[in-house]
Amino acid sequence: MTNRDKLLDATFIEVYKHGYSGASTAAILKSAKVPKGSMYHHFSSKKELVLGMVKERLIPKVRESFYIELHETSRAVDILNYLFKKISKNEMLVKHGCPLHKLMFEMGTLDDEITELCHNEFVFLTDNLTLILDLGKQNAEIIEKDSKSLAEFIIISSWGALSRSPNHSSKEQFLKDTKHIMDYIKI
Amino acid sequence: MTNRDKLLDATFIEVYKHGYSGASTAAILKSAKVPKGSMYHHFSSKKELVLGMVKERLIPKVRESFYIELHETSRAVDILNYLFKKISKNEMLVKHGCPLHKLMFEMGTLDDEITELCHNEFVFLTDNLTLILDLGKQNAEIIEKDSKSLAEFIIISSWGALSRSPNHSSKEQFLKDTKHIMDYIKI
DNA sequence: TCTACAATAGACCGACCAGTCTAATAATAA
DNA sequence: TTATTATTAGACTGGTCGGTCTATTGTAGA
Repeated sequence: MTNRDKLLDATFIEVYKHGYSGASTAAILKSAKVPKGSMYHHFSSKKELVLGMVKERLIPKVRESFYIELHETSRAVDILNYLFKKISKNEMLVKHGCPLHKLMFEMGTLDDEITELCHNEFVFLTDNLTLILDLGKQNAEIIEKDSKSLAEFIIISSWGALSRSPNHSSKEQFLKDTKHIMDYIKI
Repeated sequence: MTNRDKLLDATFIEVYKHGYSGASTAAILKSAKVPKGSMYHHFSSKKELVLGMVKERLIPKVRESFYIELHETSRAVDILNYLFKKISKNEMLVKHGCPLHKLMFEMGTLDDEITELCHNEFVFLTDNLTLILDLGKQNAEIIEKDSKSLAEFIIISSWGALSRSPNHSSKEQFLKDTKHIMDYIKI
């Protein structure tokens, strides 16, 4: 593994744990076992390092949990149940929330570029979910609502459900929350 | 206004804007126009200052938006519509999210005491909302669901709705999100 | 082999961090 | 008045911050 890869991995963990402000370059370098000169060779600043981490680590990871390829034969309700179940099995997500949501929330007041990058991914995820909901409406599985607004609501409320205090969040708790979403959207 | 009060006010703003890690004592002192010795006279550390701010500023402010006294004659649906409307009119909340949610989310990985204090307030708010929903069920205004779970879902998804990127959040957007909640819970 | 550039390595820098210290002043009680 | 305590005031400290600098090493082409 190259030093660049080690840096991106370590940055993901440090920023997820301590936030952007709380993540120090020293801690990232120590955890990655990479010298400082190497980091500033690959990235011009801490911000650029984090931008790279979002593009090459955070977004791919989030898609693993919140994105699913649509097939003509798919059933929308099945897809959603599958996604929620998969998310609920990811202990990291359940305990500490969606890393994209967490970073976007923190950076909202600190940096427009990082915030926008996160927001674009939110749009990508909702666009995908919108297609799934449209399919569900065609199949008469899902209530007749504006699909895009509904998709946004599902993601934003899932993120809310994942952002409870770590000591009081659990797989069961999350599934209870998403049950409300499913009860709402199913016909 | 005493220096202690000035400090708590400034701490609320700085922590809301920059998060706990990003809020420096120097910035707080400058904004409050209070010397350092005065701060460390009233509070033994930055953490104690923030704990005081949560108890004496953040929690009261959050209750203004998310808490409502219950009266026997109240209609649950009216109360919720009123609360959502009031929240939507608070530009600060709509743009930058619920400060309680934001702090709890950040501190989840950093400090148990602050996280717990925030979580306790989440419990307080849900307990209050649970009573309102119970009343709504009695009046046959609201679907038959576990009131506590429903109350938690309403608050957590409202917080999610408020935690969108500031450049893409608006009063209208928030009301669209909460419309889904209302459509779900109303009979 | 020589050349040129990419990457590694870490000492070093000024700025800023939370927190300490001592001194001065205001308020209160005897 | 005097003694005592609460509060204000800010200079100062050791450590950490993001970032710079120079030197060295690895690597690929001529």
